[in-house]
Amino acid sequence: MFFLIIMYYGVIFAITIKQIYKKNSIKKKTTIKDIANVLNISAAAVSKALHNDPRISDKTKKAVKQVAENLNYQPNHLASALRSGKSKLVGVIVPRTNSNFFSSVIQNIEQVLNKEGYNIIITQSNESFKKECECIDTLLYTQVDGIIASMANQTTDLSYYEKIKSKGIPLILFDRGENDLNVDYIGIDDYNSSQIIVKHLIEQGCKRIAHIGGYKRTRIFNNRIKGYLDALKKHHLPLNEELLLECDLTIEDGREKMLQLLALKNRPDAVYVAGDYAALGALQVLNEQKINIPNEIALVGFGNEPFSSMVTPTITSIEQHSSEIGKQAALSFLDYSKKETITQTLTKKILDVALLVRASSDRKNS
Amino acid sequence: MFFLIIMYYGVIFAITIKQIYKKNSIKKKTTIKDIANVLNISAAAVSKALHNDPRISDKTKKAVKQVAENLNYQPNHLASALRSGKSKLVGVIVPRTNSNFFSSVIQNIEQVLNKEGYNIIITQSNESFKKECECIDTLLYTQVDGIIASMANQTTDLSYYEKIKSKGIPLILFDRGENDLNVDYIGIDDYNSSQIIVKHLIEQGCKRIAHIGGYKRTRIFNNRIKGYLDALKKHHLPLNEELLLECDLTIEDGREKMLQLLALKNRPDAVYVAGDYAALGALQVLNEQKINIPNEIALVGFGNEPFSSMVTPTITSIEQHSSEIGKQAALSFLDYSKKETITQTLTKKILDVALLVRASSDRKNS
DNA sequence: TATAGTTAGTTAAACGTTTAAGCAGTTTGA
DNA sequence: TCAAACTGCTTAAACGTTTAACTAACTATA
Repeated sequence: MFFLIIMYYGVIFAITIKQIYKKNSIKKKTTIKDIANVLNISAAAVSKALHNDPRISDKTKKAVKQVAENLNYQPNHLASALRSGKSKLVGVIVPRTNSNFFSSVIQNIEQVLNKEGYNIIITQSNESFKKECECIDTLLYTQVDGIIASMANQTTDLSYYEKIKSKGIPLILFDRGENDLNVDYIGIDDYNSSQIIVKHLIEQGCKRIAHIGGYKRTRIFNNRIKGYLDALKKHHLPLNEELLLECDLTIEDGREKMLQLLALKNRPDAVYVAGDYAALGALQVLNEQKINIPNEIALVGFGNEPFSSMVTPTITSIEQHSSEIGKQAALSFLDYSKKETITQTLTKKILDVALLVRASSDRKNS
Repeated sequence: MFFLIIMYYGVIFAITIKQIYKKNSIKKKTTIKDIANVLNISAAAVSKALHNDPRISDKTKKAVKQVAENLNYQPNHLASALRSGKSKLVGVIVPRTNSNFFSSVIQNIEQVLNKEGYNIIITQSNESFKKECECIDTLLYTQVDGIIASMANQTTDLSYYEKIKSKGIPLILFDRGENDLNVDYIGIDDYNSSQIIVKHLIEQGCKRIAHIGGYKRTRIFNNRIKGYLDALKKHHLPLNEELLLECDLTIEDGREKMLQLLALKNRPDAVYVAGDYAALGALQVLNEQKINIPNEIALVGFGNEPFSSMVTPTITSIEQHSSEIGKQAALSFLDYSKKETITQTLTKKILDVALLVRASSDRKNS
């Protein structure tokens, strides 16, 4: 055994301990042929026995399964998928996995699909259109039986998604979905969510409600903006252009846009931010400037990321029921995959949200 | 088109809009045979042309690639993997994806492996031994070329991991790795990390340093405990059994153990928590009880989860350089996969950490 | 000018399954 | 009693590639 320092860059310092050892003598993997040889029957009979085909006797089935067990037989997915034309794999494309929303959706997709014998391949677009195209190519290459995706912010060109459809592979979109594609979609009612938030803020006595939103080109953010504007109208509050801002909804964007709002001659008394990360940025600015939340300015976020209930003050937010979105997306796929008919139903599932009122907008308990 | 209310349970309310439309007439996927037919050459020639085999003329190569493009050819991974015995897929097993640490590791594994033509399949064990075994079976079934894993907390029986090794499939462990398995491992120096933390707290003037740790049976937590104890000894601080607690390091555990520490006749003046989630729980309790952080009790976490810099006060924590861990894990796999020799080197890479001093333990700036 | 070497392919088998079709031998039924 | 039906298999082809081995047609060499 010897020690070896292999690198030193920045703060990272690694020690590698190397040991020479014999590579395992790799046993050739057992196949159905091996099982067939042991029992002196045909490989086809083994295959059928393992699939509980009624045309095989119970006696033979038992024997096959016993031998399979003994030989540590592991079916070869590649071969069966190639032959049957079904890979039993479903591709998932998300902008990123490290948001609670997406990882929760993924977890639930997996749960539902695993029960039906499917496994999932997760790919990340990192909000980049180019990467998203690569993800789609990867998944098509892997011969997935279906794709469940939430589009990258950047994406406007849908030709890659059309490619999926044109190959006859079921495509289900969630959260960020484009209407024009005519595919199954699972999401929430963004328009209505905005209405709920604005109503809540008005009930708290707010009169000048600002909105830090996402870009209009993304449908969900556009809907939130529309809902915000219509709610103001409905409650006879004046619309004010300077109170409506668009950005990418990162923490930094939230800080920047909040500062912009604070610089106004006539400051808002409430800010509805279309994403929790940006809401956090806004909160940091408000805290730094010692502005009382919620009495001076009330704050509402969107998405109920875990940290929204961890920061001080806790941030009122919209819970999107990510687990249900995941479940429904998976169910949509299963629905689709079971049908063999020439016509297919297009399903759009819209789930209701829940407003979680927390300290950042709860004037009555502050 | 018709509207249909499909469910109503709890707060979730979904509307399904159904549309009947014609299923796409599924074009049969193009294969190399189709390309061969167009050009009147053999399928083998097409395959070679696509792989830039030197025995094929540039002219033919160009023609093949052109036709492939025109016919929208997508290679069939199942067939090539089956034939070549290499699936170009690498399995990843993590306890969960919704921690920043793991999702960052995954992202970097993916980045490195994608460049080499590999794709990854992510599976989650949810900290359950049973689920972990299922993950392994799934991955073996999918014929992955290698497995990169971080073990579930629960796991003590290593026979499933032995199964991977016995099939000759490269196995690389990170973060939570068992020494006895004799496989490549990437991790940090937990022992030293504890020493760094204790030293920092002593420099802040702390004299009664408590440790809310993970369970000793998990190697990394055991090492953190050992490091903590040895550091106390080294700085001539008395060891005190009541200041050393073990738990699962959830938020709730953190709350509970912090309350336990506060109930002591002789309270600690610093608490080092072996995980950020538990540290957050501890912080909540301290805030609720209006205990001054860091002057009355200083707090240090572990893992640098994003929220540790978002809460009030911000929590001092250990950055594990997750991106580097991911990169190194991927590189270890690539290293392994390239070698065909009968002997193999066993590599353990230990990365250094960084202590990020924040408000929760920074007495000088408070 | 025979021989070896190179070029640019072709042929056919193989990877491990699944599955349609076939076929003995037995059982059933009118 | 004999056709029909059933039982429990076997045979062989197929899924889409890759690849070892072969070949035909040139080209270079001695």
